[in-house]
Amino acid sequence: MALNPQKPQLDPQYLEKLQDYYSEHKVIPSYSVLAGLWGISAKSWVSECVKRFEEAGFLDWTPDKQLKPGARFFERKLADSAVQAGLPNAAISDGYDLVTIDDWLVKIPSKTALVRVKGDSMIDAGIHEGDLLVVEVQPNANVGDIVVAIVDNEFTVKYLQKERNEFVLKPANRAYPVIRPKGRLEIFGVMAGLARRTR
Amino acid sequence: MALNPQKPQLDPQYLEKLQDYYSEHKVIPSYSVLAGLWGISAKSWVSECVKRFEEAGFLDWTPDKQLKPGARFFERKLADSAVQAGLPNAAISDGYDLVTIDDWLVKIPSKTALVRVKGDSMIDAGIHEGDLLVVEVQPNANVGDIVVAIVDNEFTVKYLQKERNEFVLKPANRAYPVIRPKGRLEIFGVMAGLARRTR
DNA sequence: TGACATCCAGAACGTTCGTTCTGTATCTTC
DNA sequence: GAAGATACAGAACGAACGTTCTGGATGTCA
Repeated sequence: MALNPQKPQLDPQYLEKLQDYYSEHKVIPSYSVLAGLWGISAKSWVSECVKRFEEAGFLDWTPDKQLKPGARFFERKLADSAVQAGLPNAAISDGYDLVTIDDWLVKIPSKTALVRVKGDSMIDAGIHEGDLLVVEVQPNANVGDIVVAIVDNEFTVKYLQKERNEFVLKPANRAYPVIRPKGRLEIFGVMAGLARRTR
Repeated sequence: MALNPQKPQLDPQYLEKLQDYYSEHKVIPSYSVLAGLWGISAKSWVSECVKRFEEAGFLDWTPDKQLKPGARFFERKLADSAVQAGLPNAAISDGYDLVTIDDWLVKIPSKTALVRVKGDSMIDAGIHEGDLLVVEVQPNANVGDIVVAIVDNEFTVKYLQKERNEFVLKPANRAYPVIRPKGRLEIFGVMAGLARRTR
């Protein structure tokens, strides 16, 4: 007896193939292309599978009724340090959804710039040489923010502080001096995050 | 005289609006939706604009003739600290292409996991609490690597070192002790990068 | 052995897609 | 101030889209 009528399962390969297609083209294909991708020759069945992926949260629709990736589409193995697990597999399968690292770091793409960090003047803030700083471009900032400022025609990353009613740029490294800009301080943007590659 | 017939310029806001739409929905909309997005009421003109974006490398087509993001679509303003610039605008327009932060950090998606960092035991390596560690999952590592190991059913991030022919896990913070695992040391993966959000 | 659900093929159908063509208002350029 | 390019609007059209319906093959369970 099917007392608990479970959702019919669908081929996990279907999802993988879709994800591979998406990662290559950055777009969800049409039903007929999906049919070819999945080795199905009936759009009606594609439609059915899409509905199931939709219910499972892997696909979704735009307000314009176009098929788009759902909340779980970009799910990666996310593991918490505190996770209790005997086996790595058990651990990572517990991980829940997270979109793209890009999405996590970048809120407004059109107002976001990336600055490659030179030097170690912010080392005590955990900002290393070669890191990619995610910057929200805006002309002003609050005291205490880490800002990217333009000093002597160069970008510089520093803490924004106030000293005797004047803005100063403070490094996070005792080997460097505080910068006291003459005249107006030109701010390029505020640090919103960073990315580092170590391999 | 138009000796050098330049490409007619197109509204940079068009691209930004498309990028923002894409970052929300992860999909390129249809021409009629684009028309609404750009405040245009003629699909013919949308078609023309798309052609220009295509020539500029911001849009492209799948083999199935579906519109998709082009090579330069995910380009962000990348600014070098050493860039010479009077104006911010002049500076960032010099920036060249970079794909997604995701692509930059993640080489092999299927073997990559993300671990949220707990505690400050690796603070001297510039790894803060709350950072997202990009980990290449593999059962072994080299001495000197920053590894994610499984100790007492918990993930822990440490340097892998050798001490009297035995592997030890060394924190980057003097307040924490070196971990000398009894028996086999279980390695989850090796750090490949990190992402931090500060806003 | 029958009842029923699942998995898939095939065709029909109204809608929406992107292309193309014509037309118009504005703005240069000489 | 005439010529030409540019930036749109609007309509027409065939092709492609996704939905829906019918129907067959296979598997499961009592």
